Amino acid sequence: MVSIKDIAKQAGMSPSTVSRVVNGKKHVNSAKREQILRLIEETGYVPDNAARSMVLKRTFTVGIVLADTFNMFQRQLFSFIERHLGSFGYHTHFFFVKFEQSSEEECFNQIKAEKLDGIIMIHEIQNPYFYESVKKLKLPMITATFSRPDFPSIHVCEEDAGYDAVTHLVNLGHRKIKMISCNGLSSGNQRAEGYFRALEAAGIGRNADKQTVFVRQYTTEFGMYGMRELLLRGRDFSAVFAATDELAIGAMRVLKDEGFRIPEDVSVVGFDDIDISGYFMPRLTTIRQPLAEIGERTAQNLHKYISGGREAGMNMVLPYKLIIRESTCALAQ
Amino acid sequence: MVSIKDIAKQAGMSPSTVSRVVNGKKHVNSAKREQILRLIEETGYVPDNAARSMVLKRTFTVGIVLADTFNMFQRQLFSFIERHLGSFGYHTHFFFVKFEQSSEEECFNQIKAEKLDGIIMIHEIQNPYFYESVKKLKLPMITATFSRPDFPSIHVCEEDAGYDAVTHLVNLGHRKIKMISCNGLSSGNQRAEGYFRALEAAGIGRNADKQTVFVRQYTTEFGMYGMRELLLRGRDFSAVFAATDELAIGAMRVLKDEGFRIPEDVSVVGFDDIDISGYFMPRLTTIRQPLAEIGERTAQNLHKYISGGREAGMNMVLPYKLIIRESTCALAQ
DNA sequence: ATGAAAGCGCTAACAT
DNA sequence: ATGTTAGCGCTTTCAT
Repeated sequence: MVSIKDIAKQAGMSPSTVSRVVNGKKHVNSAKREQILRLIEETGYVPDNAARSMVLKRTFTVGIVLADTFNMFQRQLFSFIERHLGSFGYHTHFFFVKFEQSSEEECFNQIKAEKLDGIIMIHEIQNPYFYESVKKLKLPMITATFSRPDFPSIHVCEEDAGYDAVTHLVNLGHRKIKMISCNGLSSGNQRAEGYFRALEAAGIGRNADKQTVFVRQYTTEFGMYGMRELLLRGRDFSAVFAATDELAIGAMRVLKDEGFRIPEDVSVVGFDDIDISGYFMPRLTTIRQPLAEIGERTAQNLHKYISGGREAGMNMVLPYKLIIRESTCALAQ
Repeated sequence: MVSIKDIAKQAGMSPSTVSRVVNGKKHVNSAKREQILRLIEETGYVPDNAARSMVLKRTFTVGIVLADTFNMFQRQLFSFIERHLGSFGYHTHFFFVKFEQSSEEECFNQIKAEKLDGIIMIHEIQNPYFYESVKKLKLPMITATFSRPDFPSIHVCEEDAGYDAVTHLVNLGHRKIKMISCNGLSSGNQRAEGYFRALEAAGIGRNADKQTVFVRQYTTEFGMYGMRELLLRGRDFSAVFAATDELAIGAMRVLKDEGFRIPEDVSVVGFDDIDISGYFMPRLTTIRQPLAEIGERTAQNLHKYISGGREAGMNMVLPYKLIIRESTCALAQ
């Protein structure tokens, strides 16, 4: 492997000069710069990251905290984030965490052990202690698709989006609207809050115990659990708002198996607009999160934060969009 | 950050001794070993990877080559691989490659520039030159879900699986069976080969031009293209075998939109058994690849290859399974 | 069994 | 503008 010394020797200069050229510093004679550049090209020299890391005290790797379930939404989002992270030269280290106290603690310990440049959370750890500890570490951290005080975050306004989704149902004439959401995640609560606000705006009473069911994970399987629970309570509803497309898909699966037609008997609205939603049968009405942009901004923002300090990593609220497809229709008279 | 010297100083010993303990070497007095271990525990000392890398000449990072489309199947597989890679202490570097000569070359150049410990391919690069070049680099490489001579690989027997999928259709009474597959990927060709073999075994003539359509990518969108092409050629078929679940989903979408009932009018079989397939409407009959196991073996095998040499990284052919669900039924008389 | 010393490839003062 | 030097944290001969 060709090193900086080899280049220096061949050019008849010192390693420092080569280093300056490689790092695009000033104070280098342009003729010499040219020559070195040519040499680098010829030899295929690439600086050794480990050596740079050691002196720069940077590892060029960022951690990504994901839910252990790694659902479709997260996989899609991750894929966008990853592309951009790569373009800034970062490697990735994954932390899969379960919905358990012990797993969250374990995650923190690992994070502490690794020497990361920064960390991206696309899963919301519940324990507040986690966030305080990260803050003490002074480790640049950014949250995507949810927000936490004290950390930059990239997300949409969940509550407003929930409100719009449910208002769409209300405008279609629905009054008996149920919701399936998720426990312990702020997005689950905020989307539910939007749901209640829309209900109230429509003059429909709020009765959380009867109207909503909160499950433990944003997965198709838990969507099925949620729907079964709703069905067990009674069949007097004409619409369901699921906090997530995956929840919606699980719910629709149960509805279908129980003989309901969608949307004729029950309208369903999801949230996220994951890949499959536009192909599903019926195509799912949902709130679209701008995944590509969230991914790009997250990576960009973390990079700025790492290289420019806390102020550089800003908070961003991106626009969402209600996508009306086949899973919702006007309430039959 | 606490370093090996700090530990040594506190223990009143030399860094060498601490290093020996950390790396589990012999020739260390067990009392001293105990003491050092305790100190490490107390201080939370973790060896610096960059420093180790430099002297060991290993980066602890492995590359993963993926299709630029990063479809659902790949995302699922990747997620399994990643977990196991992490458990061996590897970080990850991603290479997204397009179906283009230039992108494949670019990928190779990047791989060469990075100093990786090894590389996992879950996307099949077409240019044979790529594989030769990697061989010359002596970079441990392993392929998953497809195979290449000279490299260890983990996969199922694609051709047999294709044969079984189509034979299932034949047993249901179908004779007019079309196939949608993918160009330039060995899995696409092998699955098609199984399809032809099953047709021939059933005494149905082979006529590739009429029976099959080859698209460019394993995505839902291309599944739609493929189905439209088939429909344009005529509507005299009662079953379709798609080389991939995503292709099948796209195909079903078009079929549905054109007024066909699945499976009453057209039976559909997919391949892979991705997450969504068991929830889709109708639930998709498909060939299940043992994704979790493929992921685990791939990571394990690469690790063995890296640390034990070429012989340690073996070839593995894993069993697949035909999963019969709702998208196929007997041909109406 | 243990320690001293060299060196991995790079960058950043510092000196010129 | 350029070179010299030290040092980042670790492992590994080589002595002892």
